[in-house]
Order: sequence, then structure tokens, then C-alpha cells
Amino acid sequence: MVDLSKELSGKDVFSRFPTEVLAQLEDYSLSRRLKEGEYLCHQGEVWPYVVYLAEGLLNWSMVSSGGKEHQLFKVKCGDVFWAHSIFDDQPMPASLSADGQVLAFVWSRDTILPLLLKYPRAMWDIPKKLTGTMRNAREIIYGLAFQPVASRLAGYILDNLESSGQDSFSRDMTLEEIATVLATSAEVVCRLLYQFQKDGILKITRTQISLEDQLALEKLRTLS
Amino acid sequence: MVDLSKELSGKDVFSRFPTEVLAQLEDYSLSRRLKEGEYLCHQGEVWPYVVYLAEGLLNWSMVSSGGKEHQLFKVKCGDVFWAHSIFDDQPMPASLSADGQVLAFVWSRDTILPLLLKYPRAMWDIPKKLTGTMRNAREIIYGLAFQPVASRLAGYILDNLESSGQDSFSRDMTLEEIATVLATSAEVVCRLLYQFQKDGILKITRTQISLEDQLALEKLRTLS
DNA sequence: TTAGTGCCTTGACTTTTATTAATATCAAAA
DNA sequence: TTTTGATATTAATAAAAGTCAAGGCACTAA
Repeated sequence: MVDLSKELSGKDVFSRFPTEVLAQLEDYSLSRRLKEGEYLCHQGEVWPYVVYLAEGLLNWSMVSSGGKEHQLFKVKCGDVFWAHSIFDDQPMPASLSADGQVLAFVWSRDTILPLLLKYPRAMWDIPKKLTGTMRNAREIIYGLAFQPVASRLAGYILDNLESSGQDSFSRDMTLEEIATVLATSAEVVCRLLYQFQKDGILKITRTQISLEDQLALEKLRTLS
Repeated sequence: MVDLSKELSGKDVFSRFPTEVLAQLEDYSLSRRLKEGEYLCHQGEVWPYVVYLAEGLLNWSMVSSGGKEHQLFKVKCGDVFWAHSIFDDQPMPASLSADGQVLAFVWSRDTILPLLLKYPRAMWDIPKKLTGTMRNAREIIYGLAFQPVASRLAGYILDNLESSGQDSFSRDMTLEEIATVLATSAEVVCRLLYQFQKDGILKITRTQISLEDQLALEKLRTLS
């Protein structure tokens, strides 16, 4: 079982609450289990909750006006997510859906707001967290706007290699999914991967990617 | 002279402070006068302040890694701006510079934080405001990433016509500046303007733009 | 008036990316 | 083993936008 109050005690905002409040929050939490592809909240819905993700991953993805889906980032295991609606009662700009098996704990605004008002030091952590989110989002979306696809792909590969800790990793996403993250098409991703191979940067098979020339890849990420 | 505390009493966050606190804030404010092009803060600098803009406009613009400048939005007269650094002590992601004559009042975190801790209801407005900013920024940057230049230009023209309240407006920005906002080049802006004229959507001269077919322009803004 | 200086305009060309379509490969189910 | 469905690969083509370069226009200052 998850020791919720202990895990929360290490997170922004929650770490400012005294132990008894954390215990109380544990009692008031709603737990949600989701299967692959199920939604925690939908774009367009007013959804005033905070989430603590205890197991699995959540995809934060939006459907653009043109009807294409784009995944902006993933909420990782152990992350706290403050849904936009909790602050301004407006519709969510994107959806949260399960990537694999998910266990999430959520609290409504009615539960958390009185506590925040009582412990302003905790509340002060929220803008800090939001600012961090803004910085990340800006970085990501600016990348989409101003970096060529090749650079974005380079960044994506480097991030994956880093988190796998190895020189190679086996793709767990389809080209289509990668294309969704990079905001391009599967064909383009495919072409670029083989281009990278031709340039001696990577070795690829249908499902594996292994690094040959990290420096070149890092240059690609930033350059232009 | 500006009646600062009265103006503040109508703004998010500040409206939650009692009158005597607003008076106190007026006393503690630092006023800055800027001339065209002068900077209030620079990208990369840690700048933990809140700004109230009493006169003029501020450009929020950033220099990308490729060295190009891009203006994301303008802080308008009467707006309150919470600089990122005030929350997380990290460097500012963009610069604020004066567009025309500017009078701004600023408060440091040391001044404002104790008051926010004392009045948590005021503090609770901050995430709300930040969320609004995130929503706007997302909208703008997503536009850059996913809408063709023609759509962005259509939106830009419509916004300008709206705020001028007329069917035509005289450009006060050079093509180069418009290009900076739309993240493209002056040549492309020029070509598109004449394209719009050819399609019967606008009539243009060297410095004037007047609307001929609003519906078509609005269709262009959203379509694709 | 004349030269000078910023814009603005236009054409030619290149690069990047999207799109379409056809084919190949793999893995699981029958 | 064969079939089937999903995914990957490749090529050809088209569209969008960027870049470069040359010249034009309007205003200012001598």
C-alpha cells in the first residue's frame, strides 16, 4: 500500500503542512485507478482538482482546432499536478489520460483551499510550482515553433537515452506517437531517423535506437 | 498625479487587501519612468518584482537561442505583472522594455510577500492570475507552432482593427516589427498583405490597412 | 533641389516539411 | 503455417515559408 502522507511530505506545497494535516488529507483523498487510455479529465471540462500520481504515467495532451492531437508532456509517477480549473474555474485546456496502469489521488478545491488559506506558506509554493510549469511549457512549445523537426527529434532521443541510462533504448512508442509529441508525421520521423543513421549519429533497427555519436546529436538539438 | 491605491483596488490580488494596506503599498512603491526602448528588466536576470503599469506599454520579448528576437505580448496600461523571479528566484525568461513613455510602479518580494502571507485571500488570486497568463501564452505560442503565417497575420489585423474600433487603421509598426510578433520575416508579411488585397479582403497603402471582407479574414484566422 | 536613409515591394531561388501512396516487415491469431 | 492487422519504410510530389538581392518610394536634412 502507498503511504500517502509520507510521500506528500516531500512535495512542494504539501511539505509545508503539519503532519496532522497531511494525515487528514490522506483521509479526504479520492483514489482513482485507471487503465491504459482512460481519462482522468477531458479538455473543455471544468475540473477543479489537485492530483498526486502514485503509480503510472499521465499524458497531458490537447486537440488543436485543426483536430490533431498533440501530447505536450507526461505527468510522472510521484508528481503533483494542479489542474487549471482549480484556480480559475475555467475549462481545462487539455486532457489527462492514463499511460499504462495508473493510481492517482485527487482532492477537490473544497478540500484543499481551506487548508491553503490556513497555511499561507504552503500556498506560496503554488505560484512557484506554476512558474516552473510555465517555464517548461514555454520551452517545449517554443521548441515546436522555432526548432526544426530534426532538432526536436534529437532532443527527444537524448531525453530518452538519459532516462534509460544506457547507450541504446528500445522504442516503446510507435513512430506515430513520437510524431504526436514532436508535432510532425510518422513518415518524417522515420526519414530523419534513417538520415541520422546515414550521418553516423545513430544505429537503428525497427525497434531499437542506439547512440553512435552523442556530440553530434547534442549539436543537432541546439543548433538552429 | 496617479491615485495609485485607488487604481490598485480594482486589480486581482490587490483588491483583497484592506484600504490601509493599499495606502502602505503606495508608500513602499518604487516608481520608474522609462523612455522608448529602455528596459525594466532583462532576460536572464533574476528580478523578483511585481509591476503596476500606470502609463504606456511594456513589450515582453525574448531572444531565442538562434539569436532572433520575438515579442510575445505587451503589458498594457493598467495591467499588473508578476515577474517569474518573484516566485522561484530563477532568471527571467524574457525582457520587459518600454514601448513609448512609461510610468511603472514596482514592489520587491520583500515588500509584498509579508502582506500576502497575512492576507491569504489575496494570495489565492495569484495562481488564478498566473493560470490566465498560462492560458494566453499557450494560445499565442501554439498559434506560432501550428497556424500558418497567414492565419497569424489575419488574427493580428483583426485584433488591431478591434482595438482601433474602426474599419481601417494606420500601421504604427513597421513590417519588421509585425514580423517579430508573428515570428516571420518582413518580406513574407508584405507579400501576404498584398495577397489579401488581391483576394479582396483588404485594401492597403504603404501605411494604411482597411478592411473589405471581415468574414473572409475571420475565416482565415481560424481555418487550418 | 539633391542626396541620403529607412522602409517597402517584388522576384527568383532554396529549404523545410507535409502529404499521398505504394510497399515491406513483424507479430499475433487462426 | 497462413492470415491478418498494425506498423514501418521509401519515393514522389506539393505546399509553405525563408532568404537573398535588387530596386522603389517617401521623407529629412543639407
